[in-house]
Amino acid sequence: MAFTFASWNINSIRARAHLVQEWLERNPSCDLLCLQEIKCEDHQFPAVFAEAGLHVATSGQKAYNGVALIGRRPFEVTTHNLPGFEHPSARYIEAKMDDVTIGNLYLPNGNSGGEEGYATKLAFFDALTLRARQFLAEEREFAFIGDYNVCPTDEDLAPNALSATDALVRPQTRAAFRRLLWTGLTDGLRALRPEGRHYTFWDYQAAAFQRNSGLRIDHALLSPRLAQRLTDIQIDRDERAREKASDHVPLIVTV
DNA sequence: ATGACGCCACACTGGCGA
Repeated sequence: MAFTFASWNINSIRARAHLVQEWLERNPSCDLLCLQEIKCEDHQFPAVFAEAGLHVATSGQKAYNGVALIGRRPFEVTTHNLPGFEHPSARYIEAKMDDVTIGNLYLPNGNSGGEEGYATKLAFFDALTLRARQFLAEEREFAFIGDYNVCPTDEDLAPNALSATDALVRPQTRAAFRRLLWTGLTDGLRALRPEGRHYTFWDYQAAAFQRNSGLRIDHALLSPRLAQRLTDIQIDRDERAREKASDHVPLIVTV
């Protein structure tokens, strides 16, 4: 039985609810959509999705961050925050659909707030890595999907798109990503496309999309059993060309 | 190529985050 789930940093759900509605109509096989940067409180999340019979769960806050799940089938929310990550920002929501646990995450960017802001990014990685170890010990079938704000290798960004000191590419950031990956997870995109540049984000500035000056920072990390089931992974690049587009595009995983 | 975007508030412009 095929299961399809997707990640999309939407950069304000209230500004782009229509884009999500249209995307869901064009992608009827997507069972669960994981959104990041909804930029609103729970009660402000657009009602159109629930009204259309979809299942919705949110972990929101005022103005910044915020994550949400939109399902075609019911799911059970297992937590509204990442255990062990004490910072008061809405960056994680996790649910079980059928027998698969999906952790939907929005990792701190790490370029603001000085060294303290960067430390928050590493703290999120530490907590997520602990949760991965716990799930692996339970032999649970799971995926951690979302905006990691990390370009794992030099092949995951356009040449000169970022400075070497940017928090998205710092060696310490990449080491934290590898520590998580090397607990035994699989980077879904690289499992099926081991080479080449495949971006999920293009900055609004400096005509980045037109120049294809992008980054691969949205990732789906899969548990061993889920990785074995992986049949397809797509980056919906066309979404970036739409009017009023988010700066990120959907990443779609089929197992 | 620094030419954008969305949010909020001491609000109609500027600061912040990304």
